[in-house]
Amino acid sequence: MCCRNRHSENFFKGELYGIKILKTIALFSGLSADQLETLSHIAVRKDYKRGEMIFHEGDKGNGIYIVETGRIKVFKLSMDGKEQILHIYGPGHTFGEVPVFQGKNFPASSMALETAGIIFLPRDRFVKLITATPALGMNMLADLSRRLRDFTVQIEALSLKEVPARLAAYLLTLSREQNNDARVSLPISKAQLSNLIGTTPETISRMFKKMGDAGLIAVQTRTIEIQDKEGLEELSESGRL
Amino acid sequence: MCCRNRHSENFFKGELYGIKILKTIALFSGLSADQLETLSHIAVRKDYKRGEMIFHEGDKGNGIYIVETGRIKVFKLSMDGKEQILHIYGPGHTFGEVPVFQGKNFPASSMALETAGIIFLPRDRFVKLITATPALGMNMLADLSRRLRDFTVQIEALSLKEVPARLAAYLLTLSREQNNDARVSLPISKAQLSNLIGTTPETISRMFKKMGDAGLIAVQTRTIEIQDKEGLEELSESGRL
DNA sequence: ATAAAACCTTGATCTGAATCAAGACACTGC
DNA sequence: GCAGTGTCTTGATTCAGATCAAGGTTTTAT
Repeated sequence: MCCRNRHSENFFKGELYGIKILKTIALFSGLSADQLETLSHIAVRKDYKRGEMIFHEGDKGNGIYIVETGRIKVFKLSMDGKEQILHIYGPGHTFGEVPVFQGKNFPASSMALETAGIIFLPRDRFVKLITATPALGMNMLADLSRRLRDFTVQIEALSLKEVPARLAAYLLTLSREQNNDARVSLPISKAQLSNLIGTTPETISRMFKKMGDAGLIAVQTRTIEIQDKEGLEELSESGRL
Repeated sequence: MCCRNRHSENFFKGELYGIKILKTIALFSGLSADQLETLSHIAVRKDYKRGEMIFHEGDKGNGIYIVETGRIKVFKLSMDGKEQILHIYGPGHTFGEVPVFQGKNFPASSMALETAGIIFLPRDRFVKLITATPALGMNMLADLSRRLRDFTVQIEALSLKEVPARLAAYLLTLSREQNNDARVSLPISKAQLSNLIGTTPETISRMFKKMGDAGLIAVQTRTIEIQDKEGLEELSESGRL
């Protein structure tokens, strides 16, 4: 019913716009203009509202997702409702690939953390394109490898480090990402943060306080001033508070 | 100096032997005889003794490893010597791929758990082969995807489940792997087991006892009789003991 | 601007599992 | 068959962090 309309929208605007976006995504670096155009033809875009589910653990996965705008989380829920966040992704990141290459279904769920624009590439056509484009395949291998590396770090943190060390490590990661040694701004609520590093809001609150008392940081609502980077690094490696 | 000799060995024996092994490995399923022969030419084999390191976290990774015989572990060590086992792999499994596709170095270390024969495929030539062989690339993507899935399960277990649930889940996994609903044999020492599920030998010991008292299992040194599979499943999902 | 809802902090208490300590068991090679 | 070494069990104690409870603050939507 709406097809005529959507098509004409795509014709001039959607398509070219798509290429411009796709070009900025690491996964597609090194692809020719032709290949990008092919991609832009198979891409579908959708908006999600804050809190809206993108997919559920156990759903059949039928394509890969790319964050264009906004931020999303990928997470697991336990039987009794506790949450562990696996990733938080912003513009340019891809997610949901596991079932594309492995069959089966999503091992985790995904939700928009704020209003988000998501690009979707349907499985069959994407797989065909990868088979025909070695560079894209290699990019994808690199991408999955990076994720495996990230997971080993996360597992190490959860099982070998205590909460203060994990929190310190997270602040240092933010500082690196934001290119700012002096202060970082928390991209997520403290409740989300607690799920990301595997603890509770109460504990986060207490740790921030302790780290403040120890002269490592100063917390102003959503901004954290780093007063002793060395100290934070030491804490993140093995330290107690 | 030894080249003449090795070459003549390979000519009739080494090569064919290599192909026969490579053929049984999931990663290489669907490859033509030609492609397998190419692989067999770039493969190098090495034996490791129990306890011998295969690579260290931080080393430059310059190829992929395949277990031919024996069993190996991939693990992380914390600053203060605590260990978290990430994987235990037997014949046919590949490991050490992350740096091959991502550059950088090994995110974890690897050690032989018993006498083990390991096949090594040097990076450059393996990457070239993948680029030229879409089926191999797709197999590799599937392999990495499976590992990502395994990691999400491991992270969920570590952060959302308690020790009894993790232990129950591990026993059920073993039962599935060994195709035996009635009894499983532990493939590793209880000390290694404790590192695999992220706890200590003392705690493992106590939990086995509790699970015995609850009528779920009966432990005989290295063999565990499963007396109440339903109960184990319930415990693995969310249960307390 | 204001009400409602989310989010955050703080204190008191509880608990799962680590740690410390010491014995028992069970595989090695001699 | 026995000493010796590594592996496992058991008990006592400690501790990090979860949970419960309640008040305070910021954000969001109307």
